[in-house]
Amino acid sequence: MERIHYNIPIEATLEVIGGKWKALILCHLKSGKMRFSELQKSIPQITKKMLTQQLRELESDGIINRYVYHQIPPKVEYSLSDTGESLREILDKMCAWGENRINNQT
Amino acid sequence: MERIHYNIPIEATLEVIGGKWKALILCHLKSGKMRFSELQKSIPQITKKMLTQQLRELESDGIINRYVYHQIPPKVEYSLSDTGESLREILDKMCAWGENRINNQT
DNA sequence: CAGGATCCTTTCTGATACTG
DNA sequence: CAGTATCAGAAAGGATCCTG
Repeated sequence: MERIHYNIPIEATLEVIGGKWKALILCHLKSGKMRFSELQKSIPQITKKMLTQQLRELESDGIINRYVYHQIPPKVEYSLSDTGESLREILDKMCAWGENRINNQT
Repeated sequence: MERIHYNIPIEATLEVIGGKWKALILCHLKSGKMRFSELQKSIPQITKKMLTQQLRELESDGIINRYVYHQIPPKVEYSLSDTGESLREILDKMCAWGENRINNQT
């Protein structure tokens, strides 16, 4: 296994939650498990393809869990893993900061 | 002035510090003002062009200040603005999380 | 419902050369 | 030193169609 070198630790964080969608997805999952279609509704700008892709990456980075109910029609639920939970504080603060910025806009 | 609508406040945050470079740049500026060339040295993967572009955007979003010393050769210093300072907690936590992740890697 | 596959467009990034 | 300008390639994103 190759050990990646980072000049500064935030790079390791950005590798996991960086990009256009990941923090947003995680922010929605903060409130509990969600189905694929619920995520889609909550983030109308994202396409299925992108959502699938981002969820796969988050899963393989160990940030979220994926539960598949083997039924027809299929049902898949996503939720924060323990590692994902450890991001909660950051996500909360990012949300709070954004809220503040929106309200203080002139 | 158009008021942008966000489905969830973190979008406003991501608009400002999202992307590949911005959080990283801000993380470096946490420790104090830096010159353009110092930033370049600290973030060797970024090109001049990208650095310039990202700094311009951060400036126009009111996150950083840009001081130009009118001398030859030129000298330009960047630092967190007050608004930028309000991101410090988030940046610190992102760094801490990354550090943790690096150390807990098997 | 939750996707996978394909094709296509757009945006982002980087390399290089040049400038006040 | 701190940029700009130009060009080309890579990556991201979207539309559409298909499937268990």
